[in-house]
Amino acid sequence: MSLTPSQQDRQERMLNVAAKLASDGGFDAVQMRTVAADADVALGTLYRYFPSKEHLLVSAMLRQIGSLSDRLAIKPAAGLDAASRVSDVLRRANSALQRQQNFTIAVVRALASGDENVAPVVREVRELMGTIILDAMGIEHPDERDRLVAQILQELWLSALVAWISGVEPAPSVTRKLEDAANLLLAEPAVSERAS
Amino acid sequence: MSLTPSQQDRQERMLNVAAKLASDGGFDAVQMRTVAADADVALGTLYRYFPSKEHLLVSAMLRQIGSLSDRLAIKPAAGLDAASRVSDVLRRANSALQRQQNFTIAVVRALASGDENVAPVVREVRELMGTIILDAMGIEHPDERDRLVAQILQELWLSALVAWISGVEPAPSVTRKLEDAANLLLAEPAVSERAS
DNA sequence: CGTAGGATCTGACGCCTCGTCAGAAATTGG
DNA sequence: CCAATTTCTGACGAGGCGTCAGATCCTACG
Repeated sequence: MSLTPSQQDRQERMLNVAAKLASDGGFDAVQMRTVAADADVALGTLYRYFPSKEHLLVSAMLRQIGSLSDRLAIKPAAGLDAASRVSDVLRRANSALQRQQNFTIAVVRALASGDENVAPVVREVRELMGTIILDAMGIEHPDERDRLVAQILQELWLSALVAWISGVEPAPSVTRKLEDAANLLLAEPAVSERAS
Repeated sequence: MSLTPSQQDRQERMLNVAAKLASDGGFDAVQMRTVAADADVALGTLYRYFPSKEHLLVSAMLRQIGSLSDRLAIKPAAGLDAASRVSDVLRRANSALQRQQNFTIAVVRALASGDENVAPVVREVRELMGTIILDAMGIEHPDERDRLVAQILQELWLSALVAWISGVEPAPSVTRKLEDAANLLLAEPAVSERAS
């Protein structure tokens, strides 16, 4: 079930091409035939690895987030308190995406496709991002509330992307709003609190 | 620029048919030709009113939220504190949508299409929902923080819909999570607090 | 080293939809 | 009753997804 090196290679190529095409022209520019051709792979092979276009794009997103996660493992988020660390992480996550609006448009469209076959991959994306945020919060033994906050921030992140690519809000505004939310949710309770 | 009665009628018919078709078979079932035919309208007329399929579906959503808003004006959200009132409103908003999963799938797909021409309508949907939530919070003179909280909840609502239709989470789980978020964000500060 | 079984390639097929437009007919309002 | 819109009829243009059969190539294993 594991992939041989040459298969890993193929998969990489397909994902790279998909990302490249998406960056250039968004969802519609990612044509399965073109992906296959540019990745030097037969159309059938492409479909063997990624059963649908949505699947392919969400996988590309997953890889992107995975790479962010890797980079964070090396160089963790900077900041003295949880709020600023989380803001930092979100900023990093978004800056890459904002530089490639078309890629983001394509991916978000795939994420929101509602195709049940992609659900597992979508779930992976969300969980990974949730973990990244939870890590950035820097809590050793997170309780229920901490997990909830991390999830909320992850949801907000996704929703912010949607708002941005919908043209509802410009990128800077989205970034700022995420920071505000992080501050609100992660405000250092002034030493005494949480004693209910 | 305003619509004659017969035009209002047409528009209603088109939106009704679109909603019906979406409820039955989701995004793909809403075929512009079918909508036109079922609404007893020419294809060209449909496009005159709604420049694209996404536009049509988001408009249908806007109408749905509008109707929720109207109902809330008559019978406001019940609950003693802001958190429970907001939970109530969100529950009401979702129960309708959860009864028509396919409709929601179609609409969310349109909301996340990234088509810049629909942006204005998407913005209307978000703003209306934001207002509804802010109203439910029941604050006479909302300050910046209150507005932010309302916006966050609105974002979470949308994101929850996406999570649900993506099959990432089942409906009850989504509802519960929204309640948790509302409680977290609107927790009655135990009389003394907010004195920083 | 030879071979069986799976992976990949070639090339073509089937199927469906969105959005546009010109010209005729009907509606509306003055 | 006429002029200006709106709507209708009917057809056009353009494109893309996903599938499959049969040939070929690799890889792993005996």
